[in-house]
Amino acid sequence: MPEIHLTLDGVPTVIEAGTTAIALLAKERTVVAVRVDGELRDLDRELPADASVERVTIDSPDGLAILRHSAAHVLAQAVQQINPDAKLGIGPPITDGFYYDFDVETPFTPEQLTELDKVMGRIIKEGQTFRRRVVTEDEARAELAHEPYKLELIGLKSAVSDDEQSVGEGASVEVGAGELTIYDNVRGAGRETEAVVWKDLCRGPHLPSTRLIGNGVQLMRSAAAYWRGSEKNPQLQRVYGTAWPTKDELRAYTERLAEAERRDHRRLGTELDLFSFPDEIGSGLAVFHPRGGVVRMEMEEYSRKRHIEAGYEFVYSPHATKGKLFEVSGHLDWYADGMYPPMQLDAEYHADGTVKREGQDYYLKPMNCPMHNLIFDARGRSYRELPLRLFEFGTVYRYEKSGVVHGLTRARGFTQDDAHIYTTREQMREELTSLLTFVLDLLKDYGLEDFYLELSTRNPEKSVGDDATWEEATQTLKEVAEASGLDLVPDPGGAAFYGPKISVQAKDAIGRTWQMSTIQLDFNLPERFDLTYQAADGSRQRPVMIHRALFGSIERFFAVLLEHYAGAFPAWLAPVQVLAVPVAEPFNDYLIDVAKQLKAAGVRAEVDLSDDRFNKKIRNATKEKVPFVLIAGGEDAEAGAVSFRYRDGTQRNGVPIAEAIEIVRTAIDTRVQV
RNA sequence: GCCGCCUUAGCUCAGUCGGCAGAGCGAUUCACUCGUAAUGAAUAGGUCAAGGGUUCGAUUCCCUUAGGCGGCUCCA
Repeated sequence: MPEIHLTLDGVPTVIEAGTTAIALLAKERTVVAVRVDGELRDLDRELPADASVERVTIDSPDGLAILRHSAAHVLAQAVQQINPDAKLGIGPPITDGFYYDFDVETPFTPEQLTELDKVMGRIIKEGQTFRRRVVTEDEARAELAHEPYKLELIGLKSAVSDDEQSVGEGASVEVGAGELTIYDNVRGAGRETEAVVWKDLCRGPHLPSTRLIGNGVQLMRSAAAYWRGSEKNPQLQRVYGTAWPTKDELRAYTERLAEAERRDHRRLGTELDLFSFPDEIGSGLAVFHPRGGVVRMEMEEYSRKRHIEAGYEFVYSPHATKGKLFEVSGHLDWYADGMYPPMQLDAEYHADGTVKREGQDYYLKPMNCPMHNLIFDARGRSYRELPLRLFEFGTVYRYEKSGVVHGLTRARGFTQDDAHIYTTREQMREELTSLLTFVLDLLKDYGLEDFYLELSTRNPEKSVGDDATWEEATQTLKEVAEASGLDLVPDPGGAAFYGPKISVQAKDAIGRTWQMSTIQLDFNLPERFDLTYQAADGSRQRPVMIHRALFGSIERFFAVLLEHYAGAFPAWLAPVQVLAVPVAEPFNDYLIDVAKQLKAAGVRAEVDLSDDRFNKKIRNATKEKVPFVLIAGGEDAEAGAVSFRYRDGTQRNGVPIAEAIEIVRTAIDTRVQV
């Protein structure tokens, strides 16, 4: 056998021609695939000469994707074993897991998922081999004649190239670029009894054996999903699963899910008596209770203060308006579906049914910008007034489809901390730069630290304005975003209809990312509203508009902070900042006096005067997640002191009252977590 | 909007194979109360989401509507 040269993870290596990766790396059990000249390949393929070969281990991002995709194949095999009539859709890996779509007569039941888990376990234990086979299009069509969705994918592959967007999300794992391949699942490979028990159209690669999937796999749920992601297509039944290299990692993952559930703002909102969604009001419309009201008020007050310092002026506008305003703005052309239907007012009819007086359509406002434009346009504006920064906590109403309403994060009525900045083109770049800094600084004050940016660009089918204008706006935003030094992720087609946007994405305490602030650059609405200002040379000029919301919506930001802090707000936001707990009833008066002094210092302090026993009071205070529990009994009272108990159970005993007030006051003023 | 599941006391949930319903926590009252996560007892609290149908009888079975949950699609 002739020898060939290649590099293995950069190390020059000589092997016999025809050697497979699995032969070369036989002892390295964690290697599940190789990357050959940048392309992922199965281990059982022969290594070519002069190639650059890299190991792909099961715990690497590529390795995990291969594990999960292989698990999806096992799921599909299990489904067809139980129900041979199930037609296959696609089965890609996703974050933390995988899914597979099936066309079945009846949706999966929880019992069936349990059964599928068992069947998958058997397939995994059998140690079936995934065997790659190159086929021609005609061969594939013949073999998969009974799989209509696979045939459609084959057709798409020949029609278009490897274009993820046109094929549908996830579909590229099935067909992909280059050769068309089918993977056979082989039982007893290499033995006389070997048999192909299942096969699927797939680009691969896969694990060498189902055994490597091990016991870190678990089906999670089933749900409907549109074929190839379009509402116009039939719905398939999707089964979601998760898969990890080890059982311990699976356990850690399910624990992460449980932690997210404990932090769910809808649950904490009820537990901590912060807000609710009364059915009587309607879906997606919240009321804030006194405790939630305190948090919200503090959030707003601090924001207000910072905006005043930054040169914003405060305006107010009504919640409803005549339809004409939204014709001018373009909302009725582009977003009527997202608006509450009109209220028809003032129409009068003659007895014969003919119109005596034309009615008026009034709409709840889905956005504040048209109102602010009217404020700008209320009188002539001079270049000396620009940038003019109009700010409002503006409540808007959007008719979200019933299936998407979700607590405070996706509501039908919510309040934006909305500002519209009118600038000259010359000022625009500098304004955007300082705005981005302002936004990030303020988010940090609320306790979020980890950010990246997203640049949403034009969707040609849903936008107004000409190409050159969009290009200039997009380019400007891009440069400002890049200058911030944060990561910038493209979001093609994600822009609003009037202009491109930068959005600030923030990571919370358990690593989830949330879209927070948006900054949108808009040359179009000033045009539609015919907004002008008088320039230094006496000419009339068109201002540029910057739309920005920092929290996005206050309700949503409230929910994000609630989940970020798991309900344990820093003292400045906490509904109750100090709860005083007497060791026994005789010390009630002593603590009432301490609380009075705290209140005089502007601290939200309460005394637990209930007839619960001491330990029960401690327990209640802990469950309420109060930042400072102040305790006093005989020892403290005699010394004119109090004892601190913090949320983590640590204590600081015998603190003089004046010092205790100082400690609490400082924690509030510096907005630190305690 | 689409698919599936769900809706029983303020909260979390049992239960009724069709015969007018239960627990724990919470609330109220009484007694008890001395150092860091649950003192005890009693009491109140429900048209079993709403409407219609089947039935001698419906909280239970069927239909419709409204809410909720998980996805999909959407998210100005």
